[in-house]
Amino acid sequence: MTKTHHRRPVTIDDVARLAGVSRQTVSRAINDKPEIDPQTRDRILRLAQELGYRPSRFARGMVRRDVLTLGLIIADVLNPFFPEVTKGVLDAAEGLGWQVVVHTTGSRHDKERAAAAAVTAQADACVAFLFDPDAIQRLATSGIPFVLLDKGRTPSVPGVRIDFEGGVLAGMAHLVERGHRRIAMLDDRDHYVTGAADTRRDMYLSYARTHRLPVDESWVLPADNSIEGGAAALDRLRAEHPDATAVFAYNDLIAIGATRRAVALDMSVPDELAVVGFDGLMLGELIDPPLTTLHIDKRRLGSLAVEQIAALLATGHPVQETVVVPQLVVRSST
Amino acid sequence: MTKTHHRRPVTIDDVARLAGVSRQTVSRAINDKPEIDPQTRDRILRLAQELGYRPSRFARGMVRRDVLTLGLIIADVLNPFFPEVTKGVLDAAEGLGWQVVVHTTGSRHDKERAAAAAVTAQADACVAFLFDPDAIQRLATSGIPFVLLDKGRTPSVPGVRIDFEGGVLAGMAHLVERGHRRIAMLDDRDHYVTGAADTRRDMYLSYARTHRLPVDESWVLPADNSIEGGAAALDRLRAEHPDATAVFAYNDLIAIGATRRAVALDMSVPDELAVVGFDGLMLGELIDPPLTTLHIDKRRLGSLAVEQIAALLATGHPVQETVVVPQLVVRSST
DNA sequence: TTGAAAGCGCTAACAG
DNA sequence: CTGTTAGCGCTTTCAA
Repeated sequence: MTKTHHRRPVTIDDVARLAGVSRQTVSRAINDKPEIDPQTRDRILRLAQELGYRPSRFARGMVRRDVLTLGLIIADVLNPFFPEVTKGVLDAAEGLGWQVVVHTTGSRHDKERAAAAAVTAQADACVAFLFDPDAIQRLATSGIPFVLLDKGRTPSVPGVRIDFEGGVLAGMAHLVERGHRRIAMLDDRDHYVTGAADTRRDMYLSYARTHRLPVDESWVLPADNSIEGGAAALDRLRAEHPDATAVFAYNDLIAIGATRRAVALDMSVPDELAVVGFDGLMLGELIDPPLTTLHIDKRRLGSLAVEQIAALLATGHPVQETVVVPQLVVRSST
Repeated sequence: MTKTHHRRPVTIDDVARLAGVSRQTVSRAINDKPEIDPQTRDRILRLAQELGYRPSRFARGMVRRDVLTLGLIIADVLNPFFPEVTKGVLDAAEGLGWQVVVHTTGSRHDKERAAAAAVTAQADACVAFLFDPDAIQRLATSGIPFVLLDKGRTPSVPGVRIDFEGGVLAGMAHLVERGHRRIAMLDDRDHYVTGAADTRRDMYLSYARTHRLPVDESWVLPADNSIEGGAAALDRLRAEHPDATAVFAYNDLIAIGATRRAVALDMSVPDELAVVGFDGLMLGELIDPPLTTLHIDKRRLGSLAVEQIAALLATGHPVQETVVVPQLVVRSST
């Protein structure tokens, strides 16, 4: 029985030598080229199999630049927002024959930088959700096509823009229409802390000012980006602004946490507290009461990003900016 | 302004030439080696940056086998089961400095084969959920470390085993304890159709036989692996076995669909119909009524798989089989 | 501290 | 149909 040495992998030359042919012939067999005798091909293939030969992707990559590797950087696979975007990215990438390497950051700046560095070194293009300016900068200047899906901010980097302005406007208008004035906002802590120019918080504040709502910045409460975070934020809201009648949440996860907490505290939703989310997660339809939200087509977001990469790759210039518009979906939480 | 030709990427030789040094010196600068004059290093680094030089990962890979690429094959990112496993895999992989390429198959055999082929060609190791025997075979004989997470079946491939036998037993016993005898099973259609030796269905049947439950194979209904699938299956169950008092579902998604449909039909859950799921998704806690389920530690599943790969890589031999045991979590659906 | 030579494993292009 | 030659872009010797 032919045992291979454990460490040194089998190369094309090994196969060639043992088959008594040139390495070129082995190459032809492996790559199923027509110009080869079917018999020798079979023989070589069998031998290669037997030896456990696998062509080195590096050596191949050097001579043929065919498979494209796309880096995808997201915050957290457990936040259902990201799997949906990922679905869009993976499907689009698969259609193009690209492979996708996924990195998660937990929204932590150090991990964002690490992911950016890894992608820069190992991928040919990148689609990312990123906060850290250094990480963004690094990718933007790395020379590889790069599309930011930063859910709102629009630096001088190509990306798919989500129309948060329109979304917040629609959500707030909906609440006001329902008679609410004392509307609080539960913001994502990460955005809150970095003081990033987050459109959702800004738009909330600006809407409140324009419409002379009786609220100020103290009505914006930071929440961990999770169901538990939303619940905790609701507790704080009850302590700090017990007279709030409605909540506009950074996203569905936070909204759901707040809703559940409110219900658990025997508050009636929407009568005593109305809640609006943002994202349109499937989750929102399943809970009780079902969540009113601004629905984003997340799969489309992902596939559009890949399309932009493809355009970037083909033309060298970003295509015209694409916008995804959130749709207000009214359910029973308002 | 120095413009690079659009197509031909900048190489280390380009940088060397323009810097007036040997390519070796550039290499030293890029890789931050000590044996280089700090001044020249800075100069080279600046120039490299300016030229947009990025070391080719292929050329690097040829001479240093450092970054390890792990292929992860899952069925569907949108099924919340998989993001959790993925989380475990990504975290463990990150800890080891590995990068992860993700493939999804939608449980379709052709896509499973394609994913297996892609991984074989492009990755150094693989963790996968796979049904198709060819795909499994291909990966198993590919020569790369391979761990199957097939959620139950145990071919002669290393993997983390989920103790489905124990899980089904616990779930069925729980229902019987609650007084149920006419218990139906909502099986995953993919398993059902392929007639794969799926432990859940088999164990259900065997349990029913042993305990002389008044059910037979017609009480196993196929369902699409989704909430809608569970709902549709419940409709069929109502038509075919209206006297069923309990449902044991293939997984939480199907269980949740069945539960919601039952509630929508004004059946009381658990009084008129008790439901047990399998997986322990977060989702199950959020719906009304909260779902009784067999909870699997999915993140652990993922991290254990990576550990097995690491062991395989280090020793060449699979470690002793690892088992993840589902825990019965009783909530209000039973 | 720097450079020259050699080679990683593979395929494209050209001979035969 | 098969073999030879060249070279992909990089790092690792080894010399200077």
